[in-house]
Amino acid sequence: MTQTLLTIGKYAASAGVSVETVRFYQRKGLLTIPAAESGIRRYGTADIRQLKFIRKAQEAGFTLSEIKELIQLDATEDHERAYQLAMKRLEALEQKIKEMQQARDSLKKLATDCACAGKTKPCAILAAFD
Amino acid sequence: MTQTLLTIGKYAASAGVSVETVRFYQRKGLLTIPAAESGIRRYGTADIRQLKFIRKAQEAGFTLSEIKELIQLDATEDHERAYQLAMKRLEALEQKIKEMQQARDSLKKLATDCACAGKTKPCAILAAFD
DNA sequence: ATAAAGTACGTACCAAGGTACGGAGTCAAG
DNA sequence: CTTGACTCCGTACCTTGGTACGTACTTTAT
Repeated sequence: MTQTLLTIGKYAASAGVSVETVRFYQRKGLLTIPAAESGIRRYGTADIRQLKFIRKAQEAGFTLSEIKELIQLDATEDHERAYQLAMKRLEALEQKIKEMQQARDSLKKLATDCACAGKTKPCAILAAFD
Repeated sequence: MTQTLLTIGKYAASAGVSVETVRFYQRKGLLTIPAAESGIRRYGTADIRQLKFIRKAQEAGFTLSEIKELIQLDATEDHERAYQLAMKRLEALEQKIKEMQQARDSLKKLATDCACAGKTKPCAILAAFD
């Protein structure tokens, strides 16, 4: 069982984040800090898995504090709560998507209304907000 | 020409923002600061129009710094640039919407995969990120 | 005329998710 | 055995869009 033992630089690189980001996650309690032998910490497969978990959960739209909770649930195996969190995040995502679609539609309408050939005096884009 | 001359409180309320927000916009250069007579500033129809412009542009997804630029364009009547800004914002919106839809879909899949009755040992939501 | 309400201004603080910096220690290569 | 690259740690700073607070002044209502 020869573990992959990386220094923080390689470790961060393995997940495509910066060293500072790793340290930030550690401070936030999202990553456990391995014990150091003579001052330099080494990171193994479990650490890599955990860091990748964070990144993937982030891609799925979870905030860092939600991810922190998910990690804790992972330990206690509280499925119910994990499901709740996922649903809550899902709703928030749906809501945000709707808002952005509205913003997009109103902007699109403006752009076509304008048909800004540069001729007409009052620009629709600018005028539309008046 | 009896102008509507509001104090900052009524002015802010007329656009549904707080006094602090008005002052924040002033500091950011998004709102011009009217001259004060004996220490108290008064806000007229032009100011109201400008504040409402900001809010509407914000709803359309523009950032405050983009709005600042739009306001300046409003003065110079640079249609071209306004159109560019609108298009740039539109693209950014489309992009963001796509990302969020992906996040939503992957999360949705997780939630159904899980069907978390609390029975199966490894919770799909938690496992999926591993 | 005096108290309450509102205003002006500067400054500090908030969430989120990091980024940057400086000093001290450590490790590997030449 | 020294130089350079890397690490550890704390702290400060960044962006975006505001919010909150304290002090001094003015205006309004009673």
